[in-house]
Amino acid sequence: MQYVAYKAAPEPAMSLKNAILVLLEGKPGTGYDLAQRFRGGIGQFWTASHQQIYQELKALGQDGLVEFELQEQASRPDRKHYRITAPGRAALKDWLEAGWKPERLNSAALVRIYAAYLADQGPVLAEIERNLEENRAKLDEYLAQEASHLARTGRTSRRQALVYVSLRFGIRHLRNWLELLAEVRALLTEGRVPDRPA
Amino acid sequence: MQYVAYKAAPEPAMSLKNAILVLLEGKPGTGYDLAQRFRGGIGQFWTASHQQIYQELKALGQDGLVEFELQEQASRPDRKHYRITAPGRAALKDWLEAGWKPERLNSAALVRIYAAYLADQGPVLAEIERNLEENRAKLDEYLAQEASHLARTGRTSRRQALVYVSLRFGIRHLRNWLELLAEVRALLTEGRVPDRPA
DNA sequence: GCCTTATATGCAACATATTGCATATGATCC
DNA sequence: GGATCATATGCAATATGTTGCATATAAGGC
Repeated sequence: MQYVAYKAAPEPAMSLKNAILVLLEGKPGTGYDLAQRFRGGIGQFWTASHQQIYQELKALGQDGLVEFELQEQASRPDRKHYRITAPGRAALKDWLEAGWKPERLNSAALVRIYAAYLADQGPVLAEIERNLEENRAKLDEYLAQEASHLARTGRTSRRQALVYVSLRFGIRHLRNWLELLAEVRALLTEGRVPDRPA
Repeated sequence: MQYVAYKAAPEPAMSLKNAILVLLEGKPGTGYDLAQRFRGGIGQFWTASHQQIYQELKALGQDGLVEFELQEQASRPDRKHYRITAPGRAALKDWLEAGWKPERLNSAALVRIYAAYLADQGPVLAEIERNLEENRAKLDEYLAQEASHLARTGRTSRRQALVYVSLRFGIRHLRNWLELLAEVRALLTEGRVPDRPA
């Protein structure tokens, strides 16, 4: 007789399913609504196309973690108004308390930068400029959100505090990208290499 | 008759295929070798299991972008020694010069933190501690690499410079994580919320 | 009038990633 | 003596994500 060591339940990641549960926990809504909401807030950390959202809502429904009410509309398509169920809340809580798997950064842009010495500078520099612009614009948005948080008076709920701390991560993340892009640009155009530790 | 606007070639991302080409461009090797190399350097930005690497090598071979030489070994399994081909280099160059698609951060850990107000603190704090440890250790590694880069004398090649600038990004990225984790811990244990901009 | 955007949901094909399993030998750990 | 690790490659099933397309109405821009 052999004793086999305990093997942690493998369980798939299910991040999108649970990100959806988080959103529905905050406020019920349609798949369409969720797609919108995935552009701000939690969308910093997880995004999804509407196609994927509809699929996952269907799967979540089959598992009884969400339920919907069909709302017929005259001059617009009918809507399915979803809300989280009690088992849904329990499943979400379990997922939130589960162990974190190692994360992968997986950025194609970083691979391209890392190997830029194998490419012509022109197109690479063009992408760098474009991304500098984009990231600067996004940073401004985040900074405005931060300002409006800091301007708020009165007690901050745990939820608000976590949202704010996450926002700070996003702000620093964008700044990190901007710094990288500036350094790569300086390197490609002027051959300048940073000589002091990051 | 209708004229349809030019539609950019959709082309799938193919990041792993091209990350493999980058590695083979640097030095030929077996799938096993590549799996090892994906742990340092470019592995910061793209990782893959050995199963996936073998699959992609097969696909790359069918497209003629890599080729291999079978090396029979007596007391070890036979090896396929891969190298990049001329068409492979051309394809890699094209990919490196192509436009960057918008990137998704997609971090399950960040989703969990964002929604931590719905969970018991215990397990979340345990994961935070574990990750603080892990990230601190990884940061030390990266800092050692940086030190050895800065200690180097003589001219720095473009390639070395890009690797270094990428490393700097990785260092700042880890510091950003450490700061987030510290802030979340302070929030959950002491209710402390940062009161100054990030 | 035509094109685009917003509202609202969804199928199908394909691409990519994860998990479990299979095979085979030699070395090292306990 | 058995377990684990390193070497070396791979199949199969499942999970997740992307891309293209389909449908239907109303509002607004040119």
